[in-house]
Amino acid sequence: MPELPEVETIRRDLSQRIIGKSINKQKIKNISRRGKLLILKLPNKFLLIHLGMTGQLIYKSKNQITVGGHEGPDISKYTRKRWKISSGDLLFNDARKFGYYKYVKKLDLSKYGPEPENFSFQKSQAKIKPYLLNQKNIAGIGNIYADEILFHAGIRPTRRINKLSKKEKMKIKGSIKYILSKAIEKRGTTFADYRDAKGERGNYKRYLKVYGREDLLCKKCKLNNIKKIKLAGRGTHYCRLCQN
DNA sequence: CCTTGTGTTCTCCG
DNA sequence: CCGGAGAACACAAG
Repeated sequence: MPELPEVETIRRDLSQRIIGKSINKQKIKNISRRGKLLILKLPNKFLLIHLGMTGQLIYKSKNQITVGGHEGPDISKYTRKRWKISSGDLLFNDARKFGYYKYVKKLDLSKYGPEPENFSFQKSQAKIKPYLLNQKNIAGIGNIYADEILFHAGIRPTRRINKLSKKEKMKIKGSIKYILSKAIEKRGTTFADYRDAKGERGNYKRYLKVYGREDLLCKKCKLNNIKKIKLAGRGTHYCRLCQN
């Protein structure tokens, strides 16, 4: 599921390859990101792309496109949009159709909270995991990295913000930066659908410590199996010994 | 049945 | 009674 590290990986790849090129006869001025939203700046409008749960955004230089199935990263029945770029093609694939693209004249990013580097805790009684998933509180974290961040911080996902000590909040802030930057370094996590702008998988999956590891031995304490619960409707993984 | 990002609706509480 | 926070639900489709 494309979260901040995956979208940032795509942003960087695309920046290198299509800035200055033309899309719909308009030059791409730059490519930025807000949370999980990609923003292509054109001369008099913006192209916004959100990948949702299964979206892929793949750039192929001329004559590099191949036809594949849903594993195949190029053109398939899940290709929802094919933009002609002056030097190739930009493909938007999305099997489950949670993603979208749209053109806007004005950017309205008011529904997004701060990027992780500017994050600070607000007063809240919410549980920490749903709090981190709420894009108004902090932009870019999804289900995988929320679990990984809280494991790294040693905090249970069910803890309430107002019950966290100063020290615990500091720890969480550190873990947010640490986990997200590591994941960017490894070009994101591919669980099933995620591909980078070249159609390749991310490499962070093998560094996951809790997500997708239900009933497997905790990699830290090596004493306890990872527990999976449902929290705010989301699968939530943690270690009962390592997280308090 | 499960999965999740986001938007909407519901409920509770001060 | 109102406003807002937070929880619950709805959506899609493999």
